[in-house]
Amino acid sequence: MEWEKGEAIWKQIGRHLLQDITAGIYKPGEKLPTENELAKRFGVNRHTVRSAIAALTEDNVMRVEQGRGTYVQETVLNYPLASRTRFSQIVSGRHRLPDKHLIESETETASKQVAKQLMINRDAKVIRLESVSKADGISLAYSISYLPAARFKGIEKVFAETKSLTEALRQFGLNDYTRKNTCITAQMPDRRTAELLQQSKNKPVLITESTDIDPTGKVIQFGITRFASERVQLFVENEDINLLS
Amino acid sequence: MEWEKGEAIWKQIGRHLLQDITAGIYKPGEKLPTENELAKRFGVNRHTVRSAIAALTEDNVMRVEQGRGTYVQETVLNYPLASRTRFSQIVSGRHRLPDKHLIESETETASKQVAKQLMINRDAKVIRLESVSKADGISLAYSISYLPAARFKGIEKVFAETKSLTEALRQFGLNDYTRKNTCITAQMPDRRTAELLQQSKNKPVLITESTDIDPTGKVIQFGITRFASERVQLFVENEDINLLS
DNA sequence: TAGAATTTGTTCGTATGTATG
DNA sequence: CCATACATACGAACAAATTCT
Repeated sequence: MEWEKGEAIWKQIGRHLLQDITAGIYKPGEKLPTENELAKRFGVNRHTVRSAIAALTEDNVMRVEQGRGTYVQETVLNYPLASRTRFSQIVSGRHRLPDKHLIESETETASKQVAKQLMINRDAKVIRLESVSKADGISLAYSISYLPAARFKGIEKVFAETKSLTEALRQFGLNDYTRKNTCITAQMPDRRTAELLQQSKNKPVLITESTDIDPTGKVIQFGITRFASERVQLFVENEDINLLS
Repeated sequence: MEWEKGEAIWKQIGRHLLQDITAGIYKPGEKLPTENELAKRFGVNRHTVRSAIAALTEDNVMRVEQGRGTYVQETVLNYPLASRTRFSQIVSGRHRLPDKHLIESETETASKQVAKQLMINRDAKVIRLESVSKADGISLAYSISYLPAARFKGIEKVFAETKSLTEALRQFGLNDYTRKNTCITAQMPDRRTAELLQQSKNKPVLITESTDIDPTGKVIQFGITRFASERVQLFVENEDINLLS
């Protein structure tokens, strides 16, 4: 490797690595060669490579994990927690191909928690829908939805076909619904969740618990969604009521 | 142990355990005796104890971890992500004693990320404030705040005294400020973070990145806060614009 | 589960080139 | 020309985290 004079070697190395990434030689999430390997390949000291990596890390192009290696940063999906968040719109807005696949559905009696959230009786029936949301074939979220069976009997079939909760609800005469609130926690994934999200068992999942209401204010859905924390970040925009005061 | 007739024994055991917890015999986060131990103590079969535990788990009073044991569920603090969230108000509203302790402060040149968030030049100076928020002596959050040094020179001294960012800002003539947006991710804690949060290294932290603005819309603070995910959950209330339509 | 090997993180020291006054 | 400061580059050793055997 030969270096241009007048520009720091680490900057040239950084540009070289960036080109390799944009060219797809190193893909998002993939491991880069070790620092020693890169140093040997470029014929420079390890420190020099580290300078280049540090700059690219600062630019959020790559990510370094001690003891593991250096990885190409996955482009995270920014998931807004607004009142009308729709999965398919968010993903396709990023020019990515959305897919929400139903993996399980069951009609069962409501647990205490579900009954409370849906504001129905403890012994009422609910439909449980489990689905995995993907973008470009990469798992982003694993959702469990509960809907009152009395109102939405058979919705699992429509959901399985349309692969969209919004569309399924529309076919039940519900043209609009909004998010009422969202509660956010973080946990380590169990085995099943890690598998469904195609995620390391050592990385946490972001969990949201949320309820949706129809235009009359009636609760229509309670959902628990587990997001792959490597690939999704949640976003809250606080509307500026301040301008009025 | 003697049992009342007419009520299931597991319910009586459940009430007994609940009383022990509220009486403080078992404290939040503590490990309960093993199921076998409890069964012997109550003079019943292990399955009977398990029924009681299952009910209390459903009520979110305790939590069972396979292979580990049964633990008293930590009472989680519900942290609203509204535009005027103030730590001290949230905690004292729960009748808990808030404390926000400054652990480090430094004036430094802005990193690329900080400069972008604060909308200042890359070479401008910023004040970095690191603090740990506690309630009743229990760590809840570890925050790093960046403020433009040009506007808030010396604010670290005021903050150290008043232990409140709101109050410190007020002394700089800023009577009101609001949260603009919040970005939420989850990560495993590094050693320092785990220590500051008095948290297991194997449990994730909830991370929020947020910016605050003054009434004129100028960015005054960029903050990264790490919450102990065992003890805090975030909460978003979606105001119902729907009623208008 | 214990230890070796791998990989990144940190801190020394040394040397060179460049800009500034 | 000199003194100083700063960024760059290399080398060696050790610490810390992770993975593999």
